[in-house]
Amino acid sequence: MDKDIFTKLLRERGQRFTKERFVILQKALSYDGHFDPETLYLQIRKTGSKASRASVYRTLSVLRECGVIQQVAKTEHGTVYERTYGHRHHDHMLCVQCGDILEFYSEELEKIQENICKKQGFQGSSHTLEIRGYCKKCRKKKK
Amino acid sequence: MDKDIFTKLLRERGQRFTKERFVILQKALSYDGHFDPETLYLQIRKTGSKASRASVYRTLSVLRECGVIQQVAKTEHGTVYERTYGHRHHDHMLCVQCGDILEFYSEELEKIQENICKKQGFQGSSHTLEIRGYCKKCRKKKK
DNA sequence: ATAGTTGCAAAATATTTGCATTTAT
DNA sequence: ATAAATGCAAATATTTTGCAACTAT
Repeated sequence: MDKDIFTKLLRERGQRFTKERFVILQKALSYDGHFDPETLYLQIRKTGSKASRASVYRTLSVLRECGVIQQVAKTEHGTVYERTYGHRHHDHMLCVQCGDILEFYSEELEKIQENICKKQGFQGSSHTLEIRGYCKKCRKKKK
Repeated sequence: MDKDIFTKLLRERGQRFTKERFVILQKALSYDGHFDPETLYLQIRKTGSKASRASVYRTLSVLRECGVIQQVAKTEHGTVYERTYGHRHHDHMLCVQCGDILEFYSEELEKIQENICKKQGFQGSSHTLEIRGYCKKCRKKKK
């Protein structure tokens, strides 16, 4: 996302463009999959850019409110976010042991949901499906 | 769940029956819907029974491992659990206008999820599906 | 008798907040 | 000029843990 679009998004909400916010935005969008605040913060430090932990947390909230990212889950290792801006819909499997999150998408699943809604006269606009359990690795460890 | 069944469950795991664990079990099962550790703890105190916060956390872990309850989500207010023992599963439709929640169940949906898990080597133990949108009533009002 | 469990208080972890300083507009 | 954002350190909130005392088996 370029600087101008971001500035506009912020303006609409009476907020200001800052270097820190831009750095955080870019890092957040750079993740193809999932990320958490602490990892993002450490990576920003490593690349020499500057932004405090507090700003990371504050900016991630802003980005969520703008619809640029979304909260996927809270785990023992912190909140997991993912980019929504320019990404297509999918669902999640969450390993309750190691906190790993797998993405999946099923056209069939989507279709059935549409049908269920139709039957009930419900106009669905979005959904969240999270399957919890044990991933392949942790499943083996359990035995 | 009665004392004997619970004792047996614990025995199988080399664990002991205690008054504290029983109080916590009963309270956990008393919730029809969702609950969190802190609420459960405070309600136990209020009713005069005794069990420390530490025991609540420790016992909820045990109950989860026994499959009596399951972790539904982590939120800013703590971990949310729900009873699984003797309950049947369903999903939710949430009307974003009036806040109404409709429950539904689809065998088809369950089957497909099982298949998806199998393909990924994931051992699913539970899931949450929330469809958001407009219920019949609010849909009419919109027009 | 002994191995597991409890309660307490301290520690660990993730996140939020107050405030003085800096910065975008 | 001024209203908003920053960084820091302190505060919060939830959960975990070490340990001495207690208790189920």
